[in-house]
Amino acid sequence: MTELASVPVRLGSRATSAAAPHSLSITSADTPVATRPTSLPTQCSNCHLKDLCLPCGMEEPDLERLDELRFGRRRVKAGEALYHAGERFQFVYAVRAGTFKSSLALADGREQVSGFHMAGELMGLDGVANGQHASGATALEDAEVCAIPHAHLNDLARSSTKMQMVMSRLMSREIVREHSLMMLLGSMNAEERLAGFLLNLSQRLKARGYSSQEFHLRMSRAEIGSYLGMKLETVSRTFSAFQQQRLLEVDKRHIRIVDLDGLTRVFQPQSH
Amino acid sequence: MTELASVPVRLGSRATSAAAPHSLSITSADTPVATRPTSLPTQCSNCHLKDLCLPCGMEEPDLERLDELRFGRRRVKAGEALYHAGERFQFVYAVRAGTFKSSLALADGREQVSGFHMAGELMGLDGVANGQHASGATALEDAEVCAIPHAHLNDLARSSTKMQMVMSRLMSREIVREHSLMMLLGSMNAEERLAGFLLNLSQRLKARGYSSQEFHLRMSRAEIGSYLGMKLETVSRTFSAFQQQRLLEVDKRHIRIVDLDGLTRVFQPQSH
DNA sequence: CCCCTTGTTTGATGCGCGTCAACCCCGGCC
DNA sequence: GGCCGGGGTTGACGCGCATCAAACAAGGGG
Repeated sequence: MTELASVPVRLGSRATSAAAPHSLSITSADTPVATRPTSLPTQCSNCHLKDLCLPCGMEEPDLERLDELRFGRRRVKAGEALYHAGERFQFVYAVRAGTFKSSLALADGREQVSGFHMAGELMGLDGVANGQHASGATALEDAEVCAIPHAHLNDLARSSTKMQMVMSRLMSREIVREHSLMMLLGSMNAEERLAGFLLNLSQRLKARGYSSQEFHLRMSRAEIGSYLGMKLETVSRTFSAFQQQRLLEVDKRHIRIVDLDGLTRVFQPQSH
Repeated sequence: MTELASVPVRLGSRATSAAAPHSLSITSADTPVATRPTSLPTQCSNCHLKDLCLPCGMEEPDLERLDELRFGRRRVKAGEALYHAGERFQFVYAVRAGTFKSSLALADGREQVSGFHMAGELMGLDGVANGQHASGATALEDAEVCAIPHAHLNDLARSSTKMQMVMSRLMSREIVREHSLMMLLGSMNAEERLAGFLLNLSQRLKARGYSSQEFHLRMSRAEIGSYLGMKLETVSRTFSAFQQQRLLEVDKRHIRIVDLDGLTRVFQPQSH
């Protein structure tokens, strides 16, 4: 019912104008928002993100089962928190539009960014462990998410083998993702880290139909630094260094990758 | 059927040939051993590790279901690999005895240790994502594991709500664990890192009934360093510094925590 | 037994990155 | 318009840790 949604309008075009807020819009422009978790029977099988998001890898019979999931959407303005660390865990969130950072706070007040999330990516899976969110999520620009009740997800997984596989695969993927970040933090220098970060971003943007060579960073130097385990000044200096080495063109948050191979070589220095 | 099992017989001997394909068998207790994973119907409900391991948190009705799992054990000698990064993922391993490290290799040959695992802890969950192990596991001392076929685990999860919860919780716990390591790597100095490492070790040993104040390190300085993102010389120096500060007594790999509060304070420096 | 290897400690030195600070740009607001 | 605050860049300087090197202990094999 209400086949609103669907229309994966224009999204593509925006790839260029990296600055444009890919915030609002998206589907149902007409909902009389104001409510928090807007209750639209959103359907995964029609979603334009279905190849990136939860349904990724599912085929028709199972895919339809996914539509049994009833969940709402929620808009989050730039700078607002979607959830906080320590909050009760109830929902897994799928990013529909916009970008998020997830972060945890150290005892002494410092903040550590543990990830950036874009369209089609899931957030909150670290809450399963203890029933409360281990990290918080904050929108870096106006954003929208699907708020999927974790209990429903479990029900569904129980009834569908494929669904169960998908879920555990998603969690495992998160583990692998963190592995590579650990490697980066544990054994790479500033240039390697930033190169790795940019290459990763570039790939993810490409997978979403945006340009992989030219894009707009949604996060500040300080946030990048926190994520990569370095200070914002070092991030800035490393950007400048890359520019001097003709690997990038940088203008504030606008990035153009000039020499992809070169950047890859910085990230993975050949041995011997 | 065929309760032969139990007898944790000798097959230890064979563990040596790490290269051996741990492919075949599992289950069917009657296999004319000589095959790798020895087929003993090990039962979770009787295991002395049941409060730490897979069954953790499960009550009687569900706990019995767990015994439907048929899996073999496998011995691994010190220094041998249980599995390698890139190998096909088939089993989840539970440590019965001994200690393991898991690690991944960088392109240029460097190694990054991503975790240490002791009795009751699971290894290999990062393989679910892509069907192959993302990291390898190596025994730091003679060890024994249960090799649990991942497919069986999935079957069981489908039939038992509780089991499903336990599995996803275990994976989530792994995510959370890596979170805290990321924090450590991303925003702490050498003393904070080593203090955090020791406190973590101390807690886990305590949970297993060992002394939390005095223990023997199973890993080398180099492995600790790799795990914590610092060089072995720095690890050694930091140990010496802690000794001078009367926080520890160190003799090679033998550690005695003299001032637990002090060590905790190093780990979590007060703000302001 | 000696030799060789592996792990550990400790010192000397230097570099990478953190720290502190100045300055610019830009957007928002009175 | 001027003011202000946040984000970014750049320079000067110093500390923390890596690097290189030497020496020692322990264990294993001939």
